[in-house]
Amino acid sequence: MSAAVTEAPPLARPVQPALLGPRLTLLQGDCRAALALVPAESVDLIVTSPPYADQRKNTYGGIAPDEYVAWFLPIAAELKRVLRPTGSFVLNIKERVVDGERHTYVLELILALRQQGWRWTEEYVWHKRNCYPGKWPNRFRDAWERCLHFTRERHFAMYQDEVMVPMGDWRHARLAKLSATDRTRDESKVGSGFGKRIENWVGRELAYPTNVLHLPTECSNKGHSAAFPVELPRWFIRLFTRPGDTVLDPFAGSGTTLMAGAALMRDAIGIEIVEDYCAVAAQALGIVRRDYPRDATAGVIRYATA
Amino acid sequence: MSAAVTEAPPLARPVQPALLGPRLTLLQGDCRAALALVPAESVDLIVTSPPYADQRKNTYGGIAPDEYVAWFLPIAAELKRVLRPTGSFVLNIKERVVDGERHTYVLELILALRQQGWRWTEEYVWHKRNCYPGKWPNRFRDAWERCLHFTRERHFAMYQDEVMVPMGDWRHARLAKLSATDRTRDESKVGSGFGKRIENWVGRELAYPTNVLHLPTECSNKGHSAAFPVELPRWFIRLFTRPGDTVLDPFAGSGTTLMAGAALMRDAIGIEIVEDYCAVAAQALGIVRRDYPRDATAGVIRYATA
DNA sequence: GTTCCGCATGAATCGATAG
DNA sequence: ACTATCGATTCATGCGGAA
Repeated sequence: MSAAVTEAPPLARPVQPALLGPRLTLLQGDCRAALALVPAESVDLIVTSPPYADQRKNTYGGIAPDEYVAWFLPIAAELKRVLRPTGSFVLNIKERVVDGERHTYVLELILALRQQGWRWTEEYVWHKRNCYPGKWPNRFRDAWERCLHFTRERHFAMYQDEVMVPMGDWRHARLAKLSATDRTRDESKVGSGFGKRIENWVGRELAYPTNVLHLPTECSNKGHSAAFPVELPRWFIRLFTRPGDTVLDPFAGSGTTLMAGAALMRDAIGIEIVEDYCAVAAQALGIVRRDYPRDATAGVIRYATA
Repeated sequence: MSAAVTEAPPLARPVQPALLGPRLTLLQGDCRAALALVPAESVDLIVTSPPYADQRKNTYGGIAPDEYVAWFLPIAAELKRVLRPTGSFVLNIKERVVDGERHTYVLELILALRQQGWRWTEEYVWHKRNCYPGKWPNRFRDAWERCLHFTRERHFAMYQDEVMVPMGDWRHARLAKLSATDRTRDESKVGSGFGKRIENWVGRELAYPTNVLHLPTECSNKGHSAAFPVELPRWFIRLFTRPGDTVLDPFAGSGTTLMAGAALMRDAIGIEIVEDYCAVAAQALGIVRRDYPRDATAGVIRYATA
């Protein structure tokens, strides 16, 4: 057999989108080793939610807050390499409480990423309508997370028209008669139309959204547990890419980002170290295991479309 | 006349609230000079929205983003001195965009304040329901600001019951009949250790809020561009103080914090350098000019209740 | 069909206690 | 003193089945 037979196809599609549908790739293995297989400047958008410091010890190793920046920086360097100059990097993260106060590792990460050459273009807020319950003497429930938007260049690809929302009644009538306490409550209907089909809005006046996203967390009942709801990557994918572009999630988990990308006809690459998550994600995505010499050398197992 | 006649009364009320109503003081002058007149550990809550970097250069002379931390730190040191150990410091701020990306001075300020001995206890989000219109090629409208919560000690005063909100309608159906799992501690699969005891919620009408505040911006022209809505200081004043306590706003502007404090029967101290703002605020608060030698020495003009 | 209802579950944090 | 473990605390959502 010839060498070409055993060679893995390029992870990024070299030409315009095929009629066959999006190309999906899931690499099971260490993040940095797997990223080494991704060609330079081949990705249009990175959307990911890395393991938060010390947060998922049972599934991932757990990274101590004080070591978080040092752990993340080499990965970010690889992400910078594979991202196209006009691409975007959306990092969903939230610092945890340590010793009664918010730890500063996320702030330090932002500063360190800028040192690495990233531009901290924007910080979107994901408002979690149904956040964790709980009561503590010194704080309320944490109902928001950061979606940090980094870019390589000042000018980057952004398709604002793709995420417009109806200017419905929320702007005018409805808030006037609410009580003061009601007004402090969640008026989250404002942006909850993000996930609805655009056809429903035909004939209505559209407006651009803001940098605050109102999305509920997905709690079970869907067969998998995801870090963020599928609407989150979906929104950023529509905003920062076009069909045929390539999306990357280096901490793919159960594959939420890849599913959003596939449904939107974007090529998608995922990396996940936990075998069980990969199996579930591959199953849901309808992709199968492919063995190539170079993957084995990198200690990576590949699942991909035919 | 005796010396006692010309001596200014103490800015913080030494005893329990008088029946006469809250004591209001507005000091027109430089922030640091005026703060020197405030006794140590006499303030229960500081709520303020300082001049944003370079944004109101007409009125405040403008602080360049790169100099913001150095400008703010000496003031913060004074704030730490006047705040009671159990008190809170709420800083409403948002970094501006410089050269197409978010400037990092707010992040650096948080780190610097921690170096100064402050604890970064929490970051509340003020979601601005009706934010400014506008469109830019690389970002959406900015609909949120930070309300950074700093404390001196790990344990501080917090009156959570004062800001409770109505529970969602789900409770009507949910709590009518308890299921078997409702009575037992229910372990989460992820091992978060989260369990619930729904029995405790029966008959409950109110729930605790989250760390996301949904408040409209006040568009009324008060001649003060960066003013926050009165609901914002009002919420934090109810949360972190009791009637008779003392609230301080070192950048009082048009006096929003003082009005909120007065209406809630808290003593309030404001500092504002712009003469026109002071005049408007004093008028609205119903306080009058008082001349004392020590104020004149500090270069400060005092407005106060009788 | 539509509405209602039952129910499982999710990036948590604090204080006390034990080693 | 310093770390590890354990019990206690509390909402909102979407799915699926029943009415």
